[in-house]
Amino acid sequence: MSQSNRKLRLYVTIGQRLFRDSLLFQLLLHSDIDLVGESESGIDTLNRLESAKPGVLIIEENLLDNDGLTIAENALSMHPTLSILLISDTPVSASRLGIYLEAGIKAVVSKHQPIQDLVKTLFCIRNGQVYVGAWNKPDTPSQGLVNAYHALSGREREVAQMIASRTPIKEIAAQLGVSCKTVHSYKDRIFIKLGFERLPELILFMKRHHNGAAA
Amino acid sequence: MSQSNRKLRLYVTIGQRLFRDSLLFQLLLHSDIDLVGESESGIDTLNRLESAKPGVLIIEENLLDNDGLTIAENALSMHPTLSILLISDTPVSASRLGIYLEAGIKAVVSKHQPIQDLVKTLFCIRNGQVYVGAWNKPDTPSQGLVNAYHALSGREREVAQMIASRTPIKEIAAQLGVSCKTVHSYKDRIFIKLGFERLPELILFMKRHHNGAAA
DNA sequence: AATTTGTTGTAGGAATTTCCTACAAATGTG
DNA sequence: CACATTTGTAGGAAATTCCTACAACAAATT
Repeated sequence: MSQSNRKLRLYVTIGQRLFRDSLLFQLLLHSDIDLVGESESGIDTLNRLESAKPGVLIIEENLLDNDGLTIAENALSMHPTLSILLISDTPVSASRLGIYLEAGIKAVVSKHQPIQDLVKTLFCIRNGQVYVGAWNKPDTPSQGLVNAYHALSGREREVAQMIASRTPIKEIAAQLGVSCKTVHSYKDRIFIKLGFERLPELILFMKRHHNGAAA
Repeated sequence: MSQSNRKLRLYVTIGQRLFRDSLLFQLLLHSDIDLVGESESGIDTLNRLESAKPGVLIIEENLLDNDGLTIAENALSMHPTLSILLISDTPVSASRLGIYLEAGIKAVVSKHQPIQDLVKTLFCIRNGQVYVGAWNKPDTPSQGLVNAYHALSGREREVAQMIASRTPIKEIAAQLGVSCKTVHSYKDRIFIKLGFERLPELILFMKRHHNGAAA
């Protein structure tokens, strides 16, 4: 519980701009994330930590100028309360995970995990806890989500499918012979049940797991 | 002009799930993109192209099983009308670009370019044109965007700053002593002028280029 | 079997947001 | 100076989100 009502002050160190951009766009969707800095190099990160004062640092394992572990160690020696999430290129072995945890890193997420894992992990470590969630599952098919689908009722699935294929609400309402309001309610419930916030998540989810009637 | 009113049928081949997810979330925000398939390996892609029938294929230069160029060549030999956008790990040299173009690849975007470049390029090549936009600029500070900032008026900048730091509309209205409607109008205009669609883009933009008064 | 409890199909209200339009005052430009 | 554009301001309509309601049905419990 501690004192967790403050915003998550985040610093992101990722070498490739394209990757950093798309990740940041995702993360900044969450209103309680406050981006206090970003860089593409480890040295740069170390130099700016002092003034940026992040609570969490997301950093890649392999950077151009140095490896993430080294940077992490330096960062921690100066800011022992910093929570660090390391993004590894490959699933980490137990022994390597041990090394990381020993160094004070709070969590490791590999680039082969779904993005939800990263977000979830990020929020888990925000207050200093260590999180070793699904470190050993290389490419889990989105964990609980596949099950979550079964929580949808028949009608909800129909609507989910239509929404995911970008059928306008009006048309869905017309086709089902119900009011727009009703369709909105379905939409709400679907998003709640699946834990999504934005359309792309639903689209991708439906495509990946239940592409029932594609055209 | 040709026949461009159809949706862009997109296939994405990117090895790392985290990267693929975040890119897809971004791309699927555009309502005229229809994701017809995705895979993490080149071979898999080749096998599924036939049934997925994409118009554009985004593929990484370095895949685990094969390199993007080889896959691209195979894909093109079977589907000559396919537009391919290659994502390279590093800025491509002129000579290498030549090789790619010769092979029939329509565009190359490096991982060091901002994500907007990728999106822009994607829409440029959708109808078969070749696009060699900013291939030689490694880490351009978002091109025209920095200038676009100067298109904002003083008041608009004020509001942009507040919106980017997540001040609620109501509060902005209160602080400026105008109606919420007015603030919404500013918001609209800001987004139009900068060409953004979602809040994260504005947040990132303000942070990167004009972090005037941070707390 | 009867009662309680949870889920589903349906929709209304309020607040917020988006999109589009308007319009007078300020500014710029030929 | 006269015409064109931008800026500050806001209203209307439609869409969306968030929250609440409620009857019908299913499932579980006594």
